[in-house]
Amino acid sequence: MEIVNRDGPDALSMRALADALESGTATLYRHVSGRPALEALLVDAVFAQLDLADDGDEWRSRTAGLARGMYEALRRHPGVAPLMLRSTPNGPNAMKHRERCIALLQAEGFAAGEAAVIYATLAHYVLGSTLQLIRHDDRSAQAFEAVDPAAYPATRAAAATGRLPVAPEDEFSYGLELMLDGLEGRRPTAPSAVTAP
Amino acid sequence: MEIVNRDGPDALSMRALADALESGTATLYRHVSGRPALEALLVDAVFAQLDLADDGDEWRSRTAGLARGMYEALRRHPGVAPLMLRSTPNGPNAMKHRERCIALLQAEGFAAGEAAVIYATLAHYVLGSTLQLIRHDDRSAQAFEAVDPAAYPATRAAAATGRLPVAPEDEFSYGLELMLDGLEGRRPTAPSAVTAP
DNA sequence: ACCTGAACACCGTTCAAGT
DNA sequence: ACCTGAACACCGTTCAAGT
Repeated sequence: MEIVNRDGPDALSMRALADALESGTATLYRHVSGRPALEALLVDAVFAQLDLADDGDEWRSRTAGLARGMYEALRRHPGVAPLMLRSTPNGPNAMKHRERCIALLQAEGFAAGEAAVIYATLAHYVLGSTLQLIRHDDRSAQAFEAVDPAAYPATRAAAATGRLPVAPEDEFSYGLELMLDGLEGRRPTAPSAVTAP
Repeated sequence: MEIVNRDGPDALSMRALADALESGTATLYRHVSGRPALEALLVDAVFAQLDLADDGDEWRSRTAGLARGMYEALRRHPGVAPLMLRSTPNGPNAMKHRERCIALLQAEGFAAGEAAVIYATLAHYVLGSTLQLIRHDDRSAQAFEAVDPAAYPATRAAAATGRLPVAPEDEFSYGLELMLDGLEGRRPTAPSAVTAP
């Protein structure tokens, strides 16, 4: 994880890891079956950092909090985000996170299947948002300022407001609010278990 | 592009391309500055396939159409999606697509800066949705069926509906509708240029 | 029984040597 | 002037040989 955080996901090689551990590459294969298994361990280590506590707020801030929590965790380890693309995360911590989120949505009154779709949608949205945090060569700010106003008037107008390229956090928050607005309209009325005294 | 579509993005190596062209790797460097430039060409080739025609419908179906068009294009070339992560697409066709979309949103009454944020949000959502189309090892269907019902009741209930793992198209459509619902509430009233006779 | 140097088959990129 | 074989410094993975 230190290597990925410091030098990015491409810098994580079996050789680099072996060197950091003052060992040889062959020795690593005694502890992990190969690079894919190593990457899965890193992914699940990020899920382990997520706070699954129920803040007891109303559903919207709770749902937003879970999505934001995942976003912040991946923001602290941006090099891990690309590793989440290789396979569906299925480590113990990822399983717990999914279970927690789907259970909350079901308790909110969403049908089991729809809860799964909502979780997948939000999780993939968070992932998509964090993936852009490690763009290899972002010189795009200058590129947008230098754009030809005649050929690209709308692009230029947006760049002139200083909002293009779009700041990652702004975009994430904006899209999350859009989705929560959309969910608001789909939310079943008055669900959940009764907490009686 | 044939190599990427047939064998996936990892199969695209300078050697594989040189072989397919019955040439040598060194010769490729006379036509392209390196692998990153080659990847950028593939990305822009996908943007070139997008239909920018104005269907003249109302804003919601037009916006949905543009997003769906990008989704379908990437679905036809799923191996290209991961290549869009390396850098902000800035080829001529990507520039035209962004200009078109931002202009439509501005014509709809959104401020220049907000239009850019909306475009970035939708574009990244589309990308995030297409990225999962080439998961290396999707055995997750069986994995979800075999999940322990005691430990993961909500996950199990969702899997039992046959909706987990979530079908990519279902998830894309669901999230897109959520975002369009959200945009509906933020849309400025009565904008656009006048088309007088 | 546990560990590992050295090899194998790859990769992107470069450059001296060919035509 | 244009092309390219062969090399360089990497990579993930394996296995015979060491202790």
